[in-house]
Amino acid sequence: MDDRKLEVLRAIVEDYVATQEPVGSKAVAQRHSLGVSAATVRNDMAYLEEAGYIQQPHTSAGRIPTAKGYRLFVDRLGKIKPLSAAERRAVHRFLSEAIDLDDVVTRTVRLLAQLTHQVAVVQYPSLNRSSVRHLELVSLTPTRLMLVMITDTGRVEQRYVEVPAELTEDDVLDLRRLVNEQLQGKALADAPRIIDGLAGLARPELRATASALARVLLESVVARTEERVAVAGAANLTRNGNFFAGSLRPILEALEEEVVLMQLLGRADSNALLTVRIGDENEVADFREATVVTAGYGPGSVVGHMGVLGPTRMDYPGTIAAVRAVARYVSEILEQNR
Amino acid sequence: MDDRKLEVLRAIVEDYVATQEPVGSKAVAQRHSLGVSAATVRNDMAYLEEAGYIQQPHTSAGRIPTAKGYRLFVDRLGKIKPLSAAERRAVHRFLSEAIDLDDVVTRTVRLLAQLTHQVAVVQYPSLNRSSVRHLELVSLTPTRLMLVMITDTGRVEQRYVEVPAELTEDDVLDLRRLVNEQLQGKALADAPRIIDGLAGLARPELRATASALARVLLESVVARTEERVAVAGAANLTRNGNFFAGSLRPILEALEEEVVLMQLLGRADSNALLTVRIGDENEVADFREATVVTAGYGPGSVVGHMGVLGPTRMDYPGTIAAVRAVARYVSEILEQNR
DNA sequence: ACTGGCACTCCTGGACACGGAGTGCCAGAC
DNA sequence: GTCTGGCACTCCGTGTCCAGGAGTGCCAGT
Repeated sequence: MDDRKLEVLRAIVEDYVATQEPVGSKAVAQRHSLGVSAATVRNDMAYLEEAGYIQQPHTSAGRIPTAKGYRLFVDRLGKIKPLSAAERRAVHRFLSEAIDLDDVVTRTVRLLAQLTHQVAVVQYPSLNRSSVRHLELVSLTPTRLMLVMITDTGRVEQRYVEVPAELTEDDVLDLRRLVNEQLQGKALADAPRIIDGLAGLARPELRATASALARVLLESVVARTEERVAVAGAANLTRNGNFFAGSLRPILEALEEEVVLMQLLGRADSNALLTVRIGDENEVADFREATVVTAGYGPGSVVGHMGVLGPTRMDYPGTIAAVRAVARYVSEILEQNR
Repeated sequence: MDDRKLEVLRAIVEDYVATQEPVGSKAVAQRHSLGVSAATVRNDMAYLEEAGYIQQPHTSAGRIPTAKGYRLFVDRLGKIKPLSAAERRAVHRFLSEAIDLDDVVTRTVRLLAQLTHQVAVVQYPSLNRSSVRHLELVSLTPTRLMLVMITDTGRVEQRYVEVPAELTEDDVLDLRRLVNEQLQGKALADAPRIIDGLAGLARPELRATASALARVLLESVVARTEERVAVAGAANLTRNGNFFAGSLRPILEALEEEVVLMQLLGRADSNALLTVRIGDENEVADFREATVVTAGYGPGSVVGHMGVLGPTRMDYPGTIAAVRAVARYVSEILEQNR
């Protein structure tokens, strides 16, 4: 594959992304100083089409890149454009004003949507990769407790616990001390084992209560596999006629399904720094015509993912740079709050 | 205004809502057994148009209701259709499975969207109409606390507090006792006054710390005017060509603006049980072609609002019934958890 | 006060022609 | 061998025209 052919592909990708219209040989020869005529470009285009990098919507139209073409562009041709200093400062300032984890996530997702002009998705720090910072028991009535769990990422989970016997204030303090002694600092992934033995460690008369508490801890806090996700920028789906091929309907529906969004952000085990899934590289059927750029974030290790969703004809260098930068800043913030 | 004329208006509203096409005199005369001919209906229609209740998209088309027409329909003609027993059971079951307040809100907003096939909006219980159930202090480092506030509606707010001096465990317990003694059960609206005196009540060596704590309480928990809102069912905006007149763009954008959504749900002081704002009765410019049906909810008194947003040509009896029913069930649930 | 009839208006959809943009290919130049 | 200019061809998008259909307003008659 010729160097010039690659240049032609780059030209097609860039122009198509910019204008959103099929680009013809003449335009390529003129706007990008390749030093050859349109006829020569036509020959290269015929080759690129044969090889599957570009395609023609109809016989007498210009060419548009295929998913394979974008893939090549991303892998070998696109140079990531770092954010400007002003943008970086703005990102930093905006995120550091966050008052708690919820706020960090909310601000992040808005920021991503605004920077990339696309739909942004941010996963809350995954519970099963966090560890316990503190457990709190609040007595609401003598037989009703509220259990509050705070993780090292700042996430707060709360549950009600009905207990079988009336508790005194001291009982509550006892239980509180017990669960914190056992679980503080422990990874949630290791917690089930510890929780199993919890009831056995309590004073005999508190056994029944401790086991009710253990059940709630296990069932609804630790074993909870569902993940929370924040979305912003849905309005960007309608940008300059993006009008996502068919209708927006399926996309909008998918964006309200946590399960789908989690798939979108990629199987939880992917630890890659940054992933770009173009068109049908995507597992979710509704997004076969979209590109998803995702990055992991977290203090040290990855505790969640964030990403943006856009048309395959997106500004790859800019989008990739934005996602990467935001993921880094968020990681820094979590690091500081640890 | 004739009785029959009202019947003609009802027929036009019902048929237009069902078919989404202008309805002609012939259709009205046939489908609704009025016992008169099409020509007579035409005369009535001319009157209704003159009076501003209906209008013609173009000369030789059928009629469609105006906002004024819908208003009359809602006020005098529409009989609210209560939900079926099966629907009521489903609503009840789905909502009672909620595990905490966040879950209640999330489930509510989804339920509303699904029942009405429209965009649903639910405000989290407003902080300044709640009261303090419990305040918790967690010591993260000797100079750093986490403050957790739980309200009577189940809402949980958390903030970090940097304190000027190192604290012992006993210090933290002392402070915890102090703030709870002072604030537990108090309405947040009354809290600022109490918080002001807080530092004065602490042991002398804890004064500085207590006043740092008081500052956070006041500034970022109590005085916080921003409200949280949940949205669902945006995909319904694309239902059978709803395609909201112009483009979805402004609507989708508005749905991501908390401020706009709060306006949508109505000025906070409105205590009406159920409100229907049709077309330009709406204050928000982007929603001049929409109808918003809202209801207040809360245990006893109103602590928040919920509602749905749809095209002016919506199924009013069904929508009103759904919003009212869901608001009631949510109120019941909050009541139980109090 | 209601009805049937009639002329009129205006939208909708299909058919058709035409200009423009872009291609593929070929013969010739370097 | 590689590139270039030229030419015929294809196909889309637009505009125009026309016929059909739906619905109205009005009038005279019951």
